[in-house]
Amino acid sequence: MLHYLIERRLQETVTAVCPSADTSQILVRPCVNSQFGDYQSNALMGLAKQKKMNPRRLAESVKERLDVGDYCEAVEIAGAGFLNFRLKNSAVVEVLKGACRGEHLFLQKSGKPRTIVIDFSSPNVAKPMHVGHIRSTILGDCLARTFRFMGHRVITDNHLGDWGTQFGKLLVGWRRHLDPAALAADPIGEMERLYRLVNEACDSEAEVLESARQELVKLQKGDPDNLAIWQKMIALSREQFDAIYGRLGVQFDFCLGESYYNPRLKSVVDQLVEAGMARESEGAMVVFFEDISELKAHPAIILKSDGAANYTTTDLATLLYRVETWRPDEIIYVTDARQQLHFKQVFTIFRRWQPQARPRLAHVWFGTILGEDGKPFKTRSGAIIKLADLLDEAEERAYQVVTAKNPELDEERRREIARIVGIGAIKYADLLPNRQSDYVFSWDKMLALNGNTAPYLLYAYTRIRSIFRRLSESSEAVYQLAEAADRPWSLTVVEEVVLAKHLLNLGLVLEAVSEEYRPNYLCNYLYELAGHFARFYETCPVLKAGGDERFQRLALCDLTSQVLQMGLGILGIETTDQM
RNA sequence: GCGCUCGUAGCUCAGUUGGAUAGAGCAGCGGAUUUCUAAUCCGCGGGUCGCAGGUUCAAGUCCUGCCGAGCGUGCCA
Repeated sequence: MLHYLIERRLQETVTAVCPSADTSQILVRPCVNSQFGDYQSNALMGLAKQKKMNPRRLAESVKERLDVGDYCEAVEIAGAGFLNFRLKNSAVVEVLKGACRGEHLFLQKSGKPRTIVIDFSSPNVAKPMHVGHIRSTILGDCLARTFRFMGHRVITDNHLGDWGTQFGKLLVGWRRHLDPAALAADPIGEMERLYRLVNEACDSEAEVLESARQELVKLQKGDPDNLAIWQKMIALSREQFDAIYGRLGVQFDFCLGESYYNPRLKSVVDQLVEAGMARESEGAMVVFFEDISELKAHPAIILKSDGAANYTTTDLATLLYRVETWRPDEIIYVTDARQQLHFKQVFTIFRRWQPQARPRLAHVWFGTILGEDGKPFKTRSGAIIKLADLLDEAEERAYQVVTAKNPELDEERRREIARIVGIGAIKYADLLPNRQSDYVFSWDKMLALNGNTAPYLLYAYTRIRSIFRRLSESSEAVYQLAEAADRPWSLTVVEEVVLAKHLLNLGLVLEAVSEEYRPNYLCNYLYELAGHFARFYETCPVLKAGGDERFQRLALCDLTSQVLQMGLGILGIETTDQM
């Protein structure tokens, strides 16, 4: 929190010294090495270069006029022109006391709330959700929580795959081979079976293929029977999707599938043709990008030679709808890396088609989940892993661990802990790596109790809760967080200071997460926080301390647990008081 | 062929405007416990950041070339 104030003062001072400087580049960051101080600014070296000034001399003149004495010890110039800031303990204590009084939790909400649409998850009707959907779902949900927490208006929209040629085959299967009992027991399993059955038959029997084509045409023309079956398939699929979203704690404001945009597709094609952006080529309507080297070799088809639109057209119609309906400042698509070319095409077409449209368009892409063999994650027999099975296994494995560690808890309690730990471990393992890299899925690593894992963070939280449980059981249960603000603080032990200062950086980290769409920054911040807490916990007795020191340490524990719980909450991970 | 992304410790991965001595965890070795939950903490060893050039006061980070991997590349999404 103090970093904002230092940064603002520094920017003001730089403006005074060098009025033409771009202060948005004048940033203050945590020191890479604590021996230099708490925060540093490297920006003066860049500015000096830009303005052809001597960097040391610029740093000197800025330092002379810079007044941060209420927050910092003397500012130091180091090396080629680094500015180093070391916080005053009194300033750190004041911020902590503000948090004790409930004035803030180490961050400021955005002064300029934006409307942000996030498109994520997007499973296909009549197919099970599988590992391929978890990154989009977990990452998208986490970004939605982050932006909401920062004070923005967020609209989440699940763009279901509820339309397409597969429904011809599904309709044939439904009409000829449906097993109602199987459908009742496991709707998606049965629909998947029907699809496979017909799909295979299509390869060998021309009649089946022809029937599928006819059923699809009937559906597209609005045949009531086929429409009813199609709607039934969607409803059944959504029930199963919702069960999984329920387990993951993921919610959507809207669930407007591809079919929702069917009535709008023709208009999109017509407009692009009228605007001269699309033309006929090899029987299809195509947009070319002659002037963009990256896309020159990759024209986009917006109308197939059979007269049907494809996903580029649907995405354009969807984009226009969102812009017109919600007037967002930003639209974020969370999909895997393989769709990069597609979104470059869609965004490029949209910019040309709707040059006045203002939203920032972001494709937030992520890498593949690999098995231990380095190939895309599958079962041993090579089958796709269903998300429901994956969650079951996570909970079961976590249950085994909890039972081994804490057999005296009753079973219901152990199941509840296992649910939180298991689901949390899956989510954390997914959010921890840089989203752009592929990562290797490992049960042992994500459920490990040491290292950068959900169980480690959750354990840190339970240790704090345990202190407060002891406190409430004791006769000295006189602690109130707000009261800690009225007592003198000393912060004499280095572990206390390090923990306290780390708490202050939460806002900085959340800003980085939202600017770059990278929750792994928050994961690492929380891991470091848990580590600082563990060292504090080892060296600083809390309940055994007395007087003001006891109050101060209880408050540090309290605030740390709040930040842990809130941070994990932003990652979509629940906490538990016991493990 | 072209395009995108990547190549960091034995393994799995971090690495915020280019910034100070490149960091974690695991694995290995050695310590700490009559515990506020040791599901923890501390210490040690381990690196030519794929290779070669270039830009810069400063490059894991930016540019060029090469080697290697994954993905994409006109009628799936």
